[in-house]
Amino acid sequence: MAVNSNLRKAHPRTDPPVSVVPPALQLRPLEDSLSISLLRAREAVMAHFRPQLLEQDLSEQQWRVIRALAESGEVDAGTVAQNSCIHPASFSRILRSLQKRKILRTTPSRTDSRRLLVELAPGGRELFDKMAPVSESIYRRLEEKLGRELIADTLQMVKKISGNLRD
Amino acid sequence: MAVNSNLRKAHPRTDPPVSVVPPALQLRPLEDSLSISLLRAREAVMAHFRPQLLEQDLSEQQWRVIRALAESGEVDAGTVAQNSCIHPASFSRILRSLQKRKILRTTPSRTDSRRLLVELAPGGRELFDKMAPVSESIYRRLEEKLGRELIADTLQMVKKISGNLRD
DNA sequence: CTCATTCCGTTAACATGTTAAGGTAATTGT
DNA sequence: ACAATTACCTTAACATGTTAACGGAATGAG
Repeated sequence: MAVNSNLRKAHPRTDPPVSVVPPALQLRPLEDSLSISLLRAREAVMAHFRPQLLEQDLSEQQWRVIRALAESGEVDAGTVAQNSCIHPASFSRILRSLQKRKILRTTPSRTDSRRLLVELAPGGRELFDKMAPVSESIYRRLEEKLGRELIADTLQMVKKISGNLRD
Repeated sequence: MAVNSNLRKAHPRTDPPVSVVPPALQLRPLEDSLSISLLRAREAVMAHFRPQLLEQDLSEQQWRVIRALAESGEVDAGTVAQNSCIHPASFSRILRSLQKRKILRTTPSRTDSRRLLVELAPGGRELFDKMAPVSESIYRRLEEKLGRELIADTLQMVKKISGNLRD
């Protein structure tokens, strides 16, 4: 535990505080905070995709759900939430709104009545098919700007981080 | 990871669609999406800091604001928002709530009445001094788990990404 | 000087993030 | 069989993310 190496208790009232560090404790600068740097990078990347999403009146999260379902096919709600990196409570609301828009479709599981199976409705598949190529082209522009190697290396590292912390 | 090995599309009952690509367009798998991978990594990292924040009844964003001000001293609202990676509209609300809690303090600028100068109030400095060492210790535990090198390399790369896209 | 423009911060409105609590269904232990 | 536990999803409540619009204050062009 002993984390506090900054407990330089001032000498009790005797000496000139020549080497006394001012009371303002320091913390790793924001620049070097891993979580914040990841946030900034994600924000910088997403900025390039927002116009397309706005055009289709989709939020980032809704698009993640659509992509996840296009990739997985029909799966239960909890799995979609996990795959699309959305909190189950949030997903519950997103599910309702995308269902109203005929983008998703649900079926209660016959083998386990707790589970709710979710899949893309025809309209959702159509939307995905329309957006996927545009999304890919934006991604390719990013690759040109950043370099394929930087992206690949970053991907590998952040995946390693997620993986190593999953326990 | 997900357990989806159940994507065994049935044969379409007519001909072997040997070279025919099905109408379902493909998109880079979620696993390889840069923005999502960054999101997952950030989530994995932040999970380790949440207990401390919860203990002090601070949100991630509020803590970012406090850190930014501890680092910068008194600056205008817009700069704090940018430094702490928070939308100006969100910052406006956070400012109000942290002011109520005597953590922040504001002064209208005398040279430009549009600007609002923000700084840590004594209570905010106290809170920062209490939390900083704990935060550092959590960070060091992460370093042990992930390796100092992986963190440093990742930091360098995501910074490069943010930098290269800032134009 | 006047007017249009730009800048800074705020507010509104809606979607999402986050925690907690609840309801129903499956599972476990006895 | 029964009760306790766990699992899946939903809802509620509040904070934040995001876009748009607004109002006051500086700036710039005429």
